[in-house]
Amino acid sequence: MPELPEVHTTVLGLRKKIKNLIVKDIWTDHKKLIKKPADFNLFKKDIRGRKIENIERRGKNIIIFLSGNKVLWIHQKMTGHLLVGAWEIKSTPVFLGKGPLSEKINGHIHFVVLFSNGKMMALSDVRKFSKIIYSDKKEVFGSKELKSLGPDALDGGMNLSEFKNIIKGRKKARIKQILLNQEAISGIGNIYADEILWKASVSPERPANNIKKDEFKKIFFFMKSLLKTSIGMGGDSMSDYRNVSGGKGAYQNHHRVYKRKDKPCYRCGSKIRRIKIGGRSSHFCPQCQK
DNA sequence: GGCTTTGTTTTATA
DNA sequence: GTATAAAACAAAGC
Repeated sequence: MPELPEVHTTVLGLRKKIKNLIVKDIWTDHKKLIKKPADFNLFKKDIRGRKIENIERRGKNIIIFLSGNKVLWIHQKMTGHLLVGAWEIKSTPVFLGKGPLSEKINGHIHFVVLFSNGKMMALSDVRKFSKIIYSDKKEVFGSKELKSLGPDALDGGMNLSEFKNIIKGRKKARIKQILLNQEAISGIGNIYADEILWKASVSPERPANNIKKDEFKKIFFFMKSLLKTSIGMGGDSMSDYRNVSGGKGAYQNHHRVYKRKDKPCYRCGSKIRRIKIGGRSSHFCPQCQK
């Protein structure tokens, strides 16, 4: 579940490893991942020879800038993650046959970008929910999805009162759902939403118009600190997430509530409960989260 | 083989 | 139109 800290870690890794490289070719065995352009051969033709100029994060989205104002936009959704390596290629010209790589990195590589220096960036995704779009910079940033993203959870420009206004503007919705709503605040997913609310001692079911001043403060503060802490640990690899070198993050070892149903609360010892909010599993302590 | 999983989009409802 | 909830969708592991 790549959320803000995982996507952030990936972006830092990509900057280190693929910035300034020239695209030589691309490969896929699952064209459904690629939402644009519709024609894979066009995609291939157009991206060949372009240089990776920079990589940025927008919420949970990875934006790779290429020369000539082109952009490769990747959303890893649930189980996607990007790997960078110099694996051996089966055959040249590249990407003939079933898969592009002679050694098996893992069984779930569905998209590969090969660079002129022999390195590769591979998208691994068991569930194949990831989304890839290749288009003009203007079109990508003009898209509804990116334009309607709320301020980044780690946006230094967002102060407490702005945060409060965003939440309060959604009156009746439950706080957990607002934290998960990318149009309100961007970057938070199911794991961090549960963890932030536990830290703040606020129930995930609490309606937005019922949250007190000091609780806003706590949610705001712990949102920032938890996300930063996780970035410092290289993200959360409880599920499929890996960094670009294939290594695990460590945040999964520090969960206070997520996936801890019926285990004792670290604060008060009560049993952690799991309920569904908006169809998502939500973990919380019924005793000390009010 | 039905249930679960998440992030996002789409549809329905008040 | 707005706010919110529910359902749908992507695919595969168990």
